[in-house]
Amino acid sequence: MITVIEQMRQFPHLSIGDVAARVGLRTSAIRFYERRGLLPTPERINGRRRYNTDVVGKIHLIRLAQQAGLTIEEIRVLLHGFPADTSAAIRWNTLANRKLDEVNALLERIAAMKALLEHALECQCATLDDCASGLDSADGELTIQQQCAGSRTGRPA
Amino acid sequence: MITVIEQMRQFPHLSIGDVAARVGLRTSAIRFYERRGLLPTPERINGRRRYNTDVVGKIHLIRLAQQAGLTIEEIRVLLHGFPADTSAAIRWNTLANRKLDEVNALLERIAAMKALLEHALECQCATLDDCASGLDSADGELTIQQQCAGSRTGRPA
DNA sequence: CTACAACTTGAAGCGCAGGTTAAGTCAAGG
DNA sequence: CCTTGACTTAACCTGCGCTTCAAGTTGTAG
Repeated sequence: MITVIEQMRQFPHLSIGDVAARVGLRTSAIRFYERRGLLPTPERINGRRRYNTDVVGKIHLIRLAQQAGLTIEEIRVLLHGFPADTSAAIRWNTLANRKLDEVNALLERIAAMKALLEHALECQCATLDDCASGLDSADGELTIQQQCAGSRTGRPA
Repeated sequence: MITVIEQMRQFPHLSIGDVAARVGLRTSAIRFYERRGLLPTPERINGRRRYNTDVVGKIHLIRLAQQAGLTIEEIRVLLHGFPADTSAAIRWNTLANRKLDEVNALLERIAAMKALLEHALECQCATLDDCASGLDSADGELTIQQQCAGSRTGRPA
């Protein structure tokens, strides 16, 4: 029995539909990954792709990388953009460090949005025109001035 | 003199190009805001838009709202989607609370990405296949298992 | 044999947001 | 006269990750 199971594991018996079902993707997505160089072109039988089970792990790895924010192109680099003997550790380090910079920048932007929104909750202006007046200029980057915050309830005059 | 200055402030003497220059946008953006209902259709002289200076504050308000993450449509609601006598405070509260939920969700997603990336930095796998194996299933949401983390340097067999 | 599902290809399309551009016209000012 | 700058509408752009389409081929169950 063990040999049979081993055979199953190695023999490319999975259709693209089978693989899609196992990983919860559409077949079109799998072909797309292949076109973009994320997945190797599998063996074909009568023109049809036949996969062995290890492709399932590969696809899960792709999805994991996606969840980490890597783009398709970045994942391609991760998988095939290094000399073949490059360790996984080095590959991850390279890509993850790059991406962490982006993610941190994103976090800052979102935090800034959040700060603006929380500030907006403090607004006591009677009308939006009150908010708008005094919002002039600010050289490219707009800042919320003291107006709109807390104590004001209308415009001065 | 004072009356003259006041006249200048109220009289619609700014062309769309002037306004664009003052707020640092292209004229197309201003027309676009008008089409989308963010800005009122201004008075026309010889078919041309003439603005008075208060439009500058309005546009800055729009840009501020954008920086806070509101979409054009949401800004339209903020500006004109309430009964006319609704206070600015109430308008902001409504929109900002909605948006804060989204922003917090976004923050969580980004934090999750960051966690994945930081975990990836710990990877000691020799090959990506080592990372991939054992990554199977996980019911829709992929989690990083203990493998890839710290102690492993290759696959068991 | 006959359905019918599943597979093949490349190119094109979608969805979203926020503008921008093209192309043709017109009025004012130097 | 000629250059600016403005006018309009509709179409286009950018980015990313798939999805869909058309038109056929292959495998399989009944």
